[in-house]
Amino acid sequence: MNDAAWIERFEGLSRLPAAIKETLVERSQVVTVPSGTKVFGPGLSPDNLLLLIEGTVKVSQTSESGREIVLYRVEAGQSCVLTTACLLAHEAYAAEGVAETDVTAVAIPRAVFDELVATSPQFRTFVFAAYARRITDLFRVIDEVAFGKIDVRLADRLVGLAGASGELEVTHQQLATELGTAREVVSRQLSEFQKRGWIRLSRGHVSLTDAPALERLAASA
Amino acid sequence: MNDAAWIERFEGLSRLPAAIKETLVERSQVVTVPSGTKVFGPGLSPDNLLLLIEGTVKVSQTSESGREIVLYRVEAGQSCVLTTACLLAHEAYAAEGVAETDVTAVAIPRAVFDELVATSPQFRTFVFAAYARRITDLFRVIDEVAFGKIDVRLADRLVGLAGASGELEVTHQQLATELGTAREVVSRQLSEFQKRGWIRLSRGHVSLTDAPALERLAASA
DNA sequence: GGGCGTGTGTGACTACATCACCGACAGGCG
DNA sequence: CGCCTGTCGGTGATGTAGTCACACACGCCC
Repeated sequence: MNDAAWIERFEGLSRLPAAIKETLVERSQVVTVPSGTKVFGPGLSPDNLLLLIEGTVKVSQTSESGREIVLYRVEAGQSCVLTTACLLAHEAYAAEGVAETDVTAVAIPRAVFDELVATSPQFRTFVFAAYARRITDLFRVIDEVAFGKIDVRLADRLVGLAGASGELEVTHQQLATELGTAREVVSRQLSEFQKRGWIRLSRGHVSLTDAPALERLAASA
Repeated sequence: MNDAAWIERFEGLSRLPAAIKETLVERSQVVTVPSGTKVFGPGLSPDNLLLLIEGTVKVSQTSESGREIVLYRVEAGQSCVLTTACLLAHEAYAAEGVAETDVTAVAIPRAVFDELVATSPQFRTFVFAAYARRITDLFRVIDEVAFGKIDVRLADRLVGLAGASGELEVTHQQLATELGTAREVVSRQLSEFQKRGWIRLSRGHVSLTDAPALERLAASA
């Protein structure tokens, strides 16, 4: 079988010189973890850089008070780079990453990561580009939390989380966590959306019946 | 004169091998910019990594709606690393950096930065440690904005911004920007602090008269 | 002294968060 | 089957923060 196939799925890695690709393929491992696994977090510092081949990892932060907010998601074709700073700087993150689906990923050991950063300009570009992306994600979160209205933010999440099917299995509490707000707020807002005929609610389930309307609201930042 | 003296002020750089230090000193420039200068921002992407020798740079973000929030400060002995991701990835940040005081800094050109990342493990550690630090700063901001009470946050800022003198020259609007909130909220909260005898207010000026009380409030996160 | 720009104070209102509940539903089990 | 239990969702009351629309105060410059 072709172990090297995964590398082509990463924009930014596919253009690496063949020799580097070989190093990468030889010295890294493909791992799979089931949905719900804690990939990293306080007290679980990763020894590897993960490149996701399949599935998504949800990265969230829990405050002292126990409330939680989703920071960003790592999707297939992306990497958990922010952990590398911790990885190399030996600092602990407050954030934690949980596999949201079954996940297949490539694990690049710390030493290999370090070596590749040293030897390959393209790999460096890949790493820093990934950083730039995550950091702008964080900036967006700050902006939304500080200045965004929740009806807009909620509509945005609903559209973002629902597949093309327009169906999603989430509790109100989970949606509240997405936005870093309280369940009651989400419940009331969902009722409002339902009253407008944009969604249909049932226990642990939301159906988008008028996605365009939600998108319009989401866009009216 | 000893151009290399600055390098010893950066924990993490002082331990670089002599040869690397020389490269750094030879190929970078010491620059000074006056207070108020926009160091980087939308439409002003930096070509250099800045290491601050003297002064502070305030990094803030302005939302579409025109509201602003301070993300973090770069102090003497620290570097503007987050811009390097942009620097190498050629991505534009939404954030902007403004010199808060007259600033003296070392400007390391992109090419030199890249080269040092490639050749020096210590420099890599320095860079990634700086990243880790900034990112945890951002996590803290998100946590505070999402879950923090403003009285606590305001008390924290007052203590943080005031020197040992306990005097600071700021308008209520500037404090509001620090926290990403509205001026009125700050004005009312300051009045409250004054009523409790913790501070004294005058136009464009705040005196901390009971810093310990503010610290206690700030700590009751 | 009369304008003028900036900074601050205030009241009324809306939005969101918090608190304290209660009822509704599903799954397991006697 | 009916009961128990844990999770999920609905609701009202209350508190805190953000918004809007002003009015006033101070300092500065003619």
